[in-house]
Amino acid sequence: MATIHDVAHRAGVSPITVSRVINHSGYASRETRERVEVAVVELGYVPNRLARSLRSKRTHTLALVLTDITNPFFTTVARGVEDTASDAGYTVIFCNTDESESEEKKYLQVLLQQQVDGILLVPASSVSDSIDLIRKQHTPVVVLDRRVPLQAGVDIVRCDSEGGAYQLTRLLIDLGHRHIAALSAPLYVSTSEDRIAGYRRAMAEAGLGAEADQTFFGAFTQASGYQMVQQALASKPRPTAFLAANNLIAIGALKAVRDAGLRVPEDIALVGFDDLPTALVISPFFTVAAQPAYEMGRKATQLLLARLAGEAPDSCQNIVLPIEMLVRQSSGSTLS
Amino acid sequence: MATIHDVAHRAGVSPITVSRVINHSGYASRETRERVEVAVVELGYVPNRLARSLRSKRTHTLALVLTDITNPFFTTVARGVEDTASDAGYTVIFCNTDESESEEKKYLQVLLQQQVDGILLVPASSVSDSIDLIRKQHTPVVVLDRRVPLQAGVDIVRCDSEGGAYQLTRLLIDLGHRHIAALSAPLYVSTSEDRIAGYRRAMAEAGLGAEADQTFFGAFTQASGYQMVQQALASKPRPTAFLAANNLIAIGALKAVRDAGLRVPEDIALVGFDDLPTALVISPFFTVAAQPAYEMGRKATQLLLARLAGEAPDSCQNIVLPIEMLVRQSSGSTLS
DNA sequence: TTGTATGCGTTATCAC
DNA sequence: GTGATAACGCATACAA
Repeated sequence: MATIHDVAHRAGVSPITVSRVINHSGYASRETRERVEVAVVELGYVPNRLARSLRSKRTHTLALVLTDITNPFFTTVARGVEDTASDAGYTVIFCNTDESESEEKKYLQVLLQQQVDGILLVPASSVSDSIDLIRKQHTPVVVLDRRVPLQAGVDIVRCDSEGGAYQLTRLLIDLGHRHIAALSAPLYVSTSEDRIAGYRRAMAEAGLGAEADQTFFGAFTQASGYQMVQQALASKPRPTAFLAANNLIAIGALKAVRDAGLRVPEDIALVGFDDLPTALVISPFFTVAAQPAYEMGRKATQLLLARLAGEAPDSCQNIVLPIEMLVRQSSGSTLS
Repeated sequence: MATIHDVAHRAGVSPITVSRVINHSGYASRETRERVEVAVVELGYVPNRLARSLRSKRTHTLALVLTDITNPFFTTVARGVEDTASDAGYTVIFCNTDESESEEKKYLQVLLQQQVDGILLVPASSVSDSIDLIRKQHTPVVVLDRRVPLQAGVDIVRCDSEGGAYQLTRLLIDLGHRHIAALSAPLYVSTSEDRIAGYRRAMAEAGLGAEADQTFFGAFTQASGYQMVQQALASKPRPTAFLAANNLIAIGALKAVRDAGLRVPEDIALVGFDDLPTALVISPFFTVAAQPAYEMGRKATQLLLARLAGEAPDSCQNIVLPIEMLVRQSSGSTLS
């Protein structure tokens, strides 16, 4: 555990000279530089970033707070974040909140104490308490995937959930479906809210008003998708199509439909949000509104790094990335 | 950005007293405690862990260095690690090496500088350079998923790859297969080495010697699995069964088989390592030797934390968790 | 080109 | 019970 003093002593120079050589800052004669470098190697000196950070007020650490890294969408986001951060010399701490606001706050408290330089947050709810917590410490935040109130005054990188849901619903309507059920998570998550809004807009436009609205509010999990479909299949009129608010719900929905002895898409059409990574899929089946997960992680991190460097625009950014409609088998063809 | 001094000033006490109140260490009269607590709230004081860590030499941060968080096996491991670490008050930094030793070393250097308390490492190779690097700083390491030489003197948490591969191969042999190809990653990764060893042991036992051995060395990716199967199908004798060394290879293999106009399991049997998370799968199809990914992450982290607490046994642990054989459709039934 | 003094925010040590 | 002092390891400001 050699310190900069030990190196300085061995090289016969002062600590600050060692610091300059190591950080390539300031001047140092070739001879001095070499003596220092030799001493560094001989002692196996590893600079202590803690001490450096305490002085410089920069930890070169970002935090990624999301709901569940196990969801392939977020896994891919995380990879995008880590790649981008790493290229810029930053390390990334990750935290799973499981959609719990209290967990989220606990994590944020610790992260702020750790003096992370910036935070990427997938907020568990649209309430901006957590954001306020972070802003109080003047720590830059970029919100990922979900909206928070504009007055929170924070950068956001997300996709057009409303538009995507609208397109998916339109697709089903155009295929002849009239009884379309939406399988969603609670409305206090903005992606739920927006996707339901898009669904309802498409339904209303098609003259399928409130009486045709069949929305279920569960959670972003396979189990919840399964349950919601069980309920939906028992309701009247029985839906002929499902819109799943995310990938896991879609998988649960497909299972439930099949377990009920029905086929997708022949008996029931099924569309959803978030494509599964191509590396995990043998033959793509789901018709989805695909969000560019990796790109979202990348863009959000780039924005955060720009903020840290003071290179971002003054006004807070609200970046909405395009959704890609991937029409595959699960939506079926025209309803007979 | 109030400091402990500001709080002390406001509460009319000394900084050290504030420290004691905050950390619930040492004595403080109820009255003093209350005055401090009020001041903390009023000033929105957030303790600086950097400074604390500099003194205490504990950062309460672990690092998880793996090859690719995008692989669902590692995603689940990561979740196990984070859950366990978080429960114990630790945060986790994660890094993707993409099987590159040089990336691995770059990361480790940074992590050591950051003074992480411990490291969980899925080593890119069996060479123990990286381990030596870490040990030099007296930072505890637990190696995950893969072996490293025993003389590295390091804790390991992994599964019985050799045994799993043996069982999978035996299964195929018992089903009547004689031409079984193994689809692997390079031998300098211990899981490859072990799985090939298990495959060869089963083959040899069945009197299928070196001449029957068909091993392909690619990478742990879907693309590589696809390519290896393309090659294998062109070789003579054409294999009637494949053993994939991991989940992604298996998926690529299945794709290649189907693209070649063949069916699994009717024309070709296929077995592999690592189950896909149930949340992602609609109807499980692959016969696999399943490793308890979450449990591996959990156990490894527990061991690491025990080391940090000085509660682990002196000798380095070599924990081998059991593999679960999940026989499903892809292995087919007795060869006709 | 190199060195000295000092401070970052906290806590260990020892004193009162 | 509480406080003064120093130290953790490094880098900034200024001086030489």
